[in-house]
Amino acid sequence: MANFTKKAIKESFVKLLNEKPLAKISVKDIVEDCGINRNSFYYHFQDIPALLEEIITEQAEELIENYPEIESLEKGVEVATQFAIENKMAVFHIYNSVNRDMYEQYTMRLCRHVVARYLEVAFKDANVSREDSELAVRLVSCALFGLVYDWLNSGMNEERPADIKRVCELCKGIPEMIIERSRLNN
Amino acid sequence: MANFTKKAIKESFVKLLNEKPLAKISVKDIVEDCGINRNSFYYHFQDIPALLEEIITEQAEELIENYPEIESLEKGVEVATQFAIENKMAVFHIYNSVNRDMYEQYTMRLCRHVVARYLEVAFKDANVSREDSELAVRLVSCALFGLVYDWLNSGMNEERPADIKRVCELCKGIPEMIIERSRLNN
DNA sequence: AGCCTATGTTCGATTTTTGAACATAGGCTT
DNA sequence: AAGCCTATGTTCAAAAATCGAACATAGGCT
Repeated sequence: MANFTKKAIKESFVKLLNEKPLAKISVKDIVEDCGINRNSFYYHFQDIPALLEEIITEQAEELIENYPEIESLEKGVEVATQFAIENKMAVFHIYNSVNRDMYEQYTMRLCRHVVARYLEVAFKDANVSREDSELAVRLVSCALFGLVYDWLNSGMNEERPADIKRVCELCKGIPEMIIERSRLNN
Repeated sequence: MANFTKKAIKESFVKLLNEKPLAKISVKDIVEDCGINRNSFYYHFQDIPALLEEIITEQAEELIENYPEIESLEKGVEVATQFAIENKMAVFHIYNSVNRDMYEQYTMRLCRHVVARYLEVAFKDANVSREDSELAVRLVSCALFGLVYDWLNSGMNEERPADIKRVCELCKGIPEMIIERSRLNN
């Protein structure tokens, strides 16, 4: 099944997202933009947040696919910020929309994906528990989230945040810290 | 009904047409390119010629829509040749394909559309019979066809055929000739 | 308070897509 | 020339997707 309708819904949504804030986009807008029945929207997605969620996940996966060489935290940060830059307008509109949670979902989820991919490598031979691994993902993704958040707040003027390097240095220590702590517990 | 599948089939076909000659394009190629079931192709189109036919008609209509000011034969020739230029690769591949009829269909049909549109204006107040009108369409479209044919044979090097003006002059006399002949018969 | 618009849900009818099977035709190989 | 292989075109029924209509609800605006 090719599901061109579902694809068209996503394309219309992203298109509208680059025209106006998320809060101003209605289901009606979307279905009118791609010329389908309103019920066809609800057939594919529960609501707009679900649609957004799927797009985020997809874009993150796609981003990761295009960077199969992610094997360092620096690379992870780079990929995450590059994604934010490329989707500047969409991120910006979501950030400006009424429901701030949306924005957090958007960036956080991306960071989680990228960071998780990195940590797969970092923890490959370390023999760490699932709990410790998840803690590391939370810590690092929160750090990245803070970085992007500040960058957005500063007006996104610089093509790439100047303090990326410093954040990388800080994050780099986290997995090692987790591994060390794990050793002490065993 | 939005019919995204039908649209995707056309897009895949045009895409393939710009990659290889028509004769080398199979239904399998098309359905694989857009990831649908082979039967879905046959649901929308009888076969590849029918698909081609629909695309030709559509593109011609669209072309005419974008030139609502067609009111002279010069304009008609210009539109026809511009279409051929813009679809250079597709026309070229069709022209080179085994079944030469395909090529003729392609260009002729376009010419007929544009010329018919022009003649609507030319014969508006002339009170000519349907037979005479159709004769005029045949004459003028054959002239245009010859022009494009030669242009293709010459290697399509010039951005626009140099002798357009001369062909226009020749064609311009045809409707008047028809009208005059019609007067004599009545 | 009343109006208006968007949401989300239900329903059944209709259209579209799919997979599998089959017969056929043409190209290629040996 | 016979056999193999692939693409064609057709059929059938199951499954999936789309549609239009109706309804109750919630929130914004006057």
